[in-house]
Amino acid sequence: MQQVIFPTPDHDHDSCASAAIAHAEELCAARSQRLTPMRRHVLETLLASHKPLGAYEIMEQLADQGRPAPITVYRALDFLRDNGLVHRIESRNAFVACVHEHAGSDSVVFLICERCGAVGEATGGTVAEALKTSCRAAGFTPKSPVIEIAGICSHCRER
Amino acid sequence: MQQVIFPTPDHDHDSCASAAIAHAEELCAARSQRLTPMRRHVLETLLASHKPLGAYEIMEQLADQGRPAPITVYRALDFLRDNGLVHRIESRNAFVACVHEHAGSDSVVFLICERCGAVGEATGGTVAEALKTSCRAAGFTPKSPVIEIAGICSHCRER
DNA sequence: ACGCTTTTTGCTGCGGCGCAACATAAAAAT
DNA sequence: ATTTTTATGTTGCGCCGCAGCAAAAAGCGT
Repeated sequence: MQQVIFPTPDHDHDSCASAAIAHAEELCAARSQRLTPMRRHVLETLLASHKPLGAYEIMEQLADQGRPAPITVYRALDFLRDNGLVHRIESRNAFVACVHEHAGSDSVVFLICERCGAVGEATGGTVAEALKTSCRAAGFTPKSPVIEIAGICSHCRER
Repeated sequence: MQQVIFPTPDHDHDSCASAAIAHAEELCAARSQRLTPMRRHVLETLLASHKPLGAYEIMEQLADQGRPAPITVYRALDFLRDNGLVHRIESRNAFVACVHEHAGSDSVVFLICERCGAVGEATGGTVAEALKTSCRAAGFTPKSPVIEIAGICSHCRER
């Protein structure tokens, strides 16, 4: 079962963002974790764009409510990542809000458009299987896979 | 066809390194590219360990022959990467010497041992296929895949 | 309501990473 | 030998990421 979510430029962004916030609230409540204003602001900033943002970019977006220090942003990001609400894009030193219901430690493939910068996620499917097979062949026990594909998304390709 | 190369602690490291240097010389000669002393030193430093090294670590290793500036190391790394002799490990901000004959732009899976730090490479195989399938499902045209799996290598596992 | 503990945020500071811009030296080409 | 190209050195700077400590806020028991 394969599922690919790539945010098109014309999708209903407001509802997409508010749904993600709602999900974050539910999840934190269920875990008795606190989605503080700071953490919510950071998450909202990331949700406002489907592009990966650096921690310092997030800082600037939050400048109106009293610019937080870098460490503050990093701590909020740590919290959000621990709870699977945000992913780190290693190849960009940047972060994106997670746009799919996150089932624990299943491996996610990130599709990063070089043109528009949007990041999609592909979950499940044969990639994870193939990786496991590959690792087994080497006697390697995989823990945390990083799979990030730079390329051109369908919408940018048509232009 | 799957091929996995993971450097075991007991492999013949000297011959492995000298073979890689020989390959680099051939390749540069064939392309009329210049494997200068600086570039060779950087490559040798990376070959001396199968672990990913940061640019600044490489600098320190080269301190005896007059410590080069960071930019010098980065330029050598750029050259070596352009010629497929060195890979960048995005999740570590570090670099490793390539240990397999590199056939152009085929996607490589890096296996990074969290215990000993060694990096192996898995080429070809079903992973690339699965990735292509996944991308096609999203209408996404892949360019440069980054696949890095952190885990435990077979040798460390046995201990 | 009060003090106590835990959690979160603010503040200061620092080290690693990566490269731009310009100057110099070395190698190739004519 | 002079010009052109390529590689290296020098200076400097911006981004990334966090440690260590102080202050504030939220939860908790009495």
